[in-house]
Amino acid sequence: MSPIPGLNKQKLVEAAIELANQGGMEAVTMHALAKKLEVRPPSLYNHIKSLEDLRQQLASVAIIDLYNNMEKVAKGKEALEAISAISKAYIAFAHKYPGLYEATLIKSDNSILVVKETGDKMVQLFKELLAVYHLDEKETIHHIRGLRSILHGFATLEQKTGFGIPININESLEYVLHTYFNGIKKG
Amino acid sequence: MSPIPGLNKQKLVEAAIELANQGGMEAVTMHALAKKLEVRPPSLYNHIKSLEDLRQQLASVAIIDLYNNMEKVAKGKEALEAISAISKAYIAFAHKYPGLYEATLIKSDNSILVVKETGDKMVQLFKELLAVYHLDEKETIHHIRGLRSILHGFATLEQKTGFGIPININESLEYVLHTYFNGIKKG
DNA sequence: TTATTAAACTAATGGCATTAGTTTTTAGGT
DNA sequence: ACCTAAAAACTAATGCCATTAGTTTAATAA
Repeated sequence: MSPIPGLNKQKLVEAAIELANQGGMEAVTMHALAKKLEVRPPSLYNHIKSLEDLRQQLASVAIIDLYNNMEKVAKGKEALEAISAISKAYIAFAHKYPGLYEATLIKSDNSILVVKETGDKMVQLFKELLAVYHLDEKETIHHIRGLRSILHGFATLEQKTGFGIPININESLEYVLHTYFNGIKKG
Repeated sequence: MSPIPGLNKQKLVEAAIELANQGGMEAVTMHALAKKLEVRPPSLYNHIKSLEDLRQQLASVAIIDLYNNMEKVAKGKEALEAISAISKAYIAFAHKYPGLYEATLIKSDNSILVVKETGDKMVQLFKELLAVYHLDEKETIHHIRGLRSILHGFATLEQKTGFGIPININESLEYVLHTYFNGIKKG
């Protein structure tokens, strides 16, 4: 009835984030989103190109958000402590915002500029923190891959299976990171 | 035209695996599968309950397949060597059969008995290999979580981003595992 | 030879994304 | 105050997909 501008891209993305966190990315449909925003599905197209476009927006918001959390908790801390804090923040993010975390895993990954750039910034953040170990470039890359794998692995396996065993996940993460850095030091 | 029994569940699953490995799980649709098998979509329902049912079949086949690979390459090897072999097999599987690997990540995970059981067997396999370190139960669980996370993380991040950096992934995996076990030994 | 049944089929339904074309309101210029 | 243009909502329609209902056909077993 009313073409009064009530929506905008931001409101849309915010509503989509709620849907994602509640029901996973598969719950993010044009129909569900329209219902939540009390408009008809075609109205959404005044603000986004397509569902795929929306997913890319979500991915961008999500990865930037995640990166900002990581950077924030790392600030001012010494390397090992910073990486520990980053790791906890990473897992906490995936736990608190499962839909957003899922959004970061979008398939058309490195074709989305912001996603790629933010991924690079994550690598850079780790690189700076690992600098205290005076490793050569190649070794540093290996370790960054290792750390990112541990974080993503923990985040995924927690969401999927809860690891099936009732032992606190942060305790495991702490232990695993301790083990890993012990391995670096005594390389 | 012909109600001659031409299909069965196995043929269906095999065709679905091909679709998945070629175009990802999103390419596994009833229509695409019917086309590949040269039947009409409703005919498929004589062999599977639904698309969700098919996805669960794929997940089961995939995780069993993956586990069998892991067990096979571990057989007869000493612990560290076995875990190295398992890791390579894991990454190779995810690389060679990306659709199958994606299938293992099904959401209704621990509600599918076979998937849960096979997951438990993986844990058990690692447990036996880690026995040589004489760790207590809790520590062992931590390390198993760590190793699984590394493997899943490597598999995922390779598929998604290729890590963005042109350094051989198996070399990184080898290095990361070496670092991790170095950390265990000198715990 | 006939009856049963498995497994194919056609036809139809309903959900979803998307497009085309229409209407309504707001905002800015006269 | 009025008119025009554009933004943003709407309705209607299309096409794809999963799924169900009901029908047909051919192989098997009595």
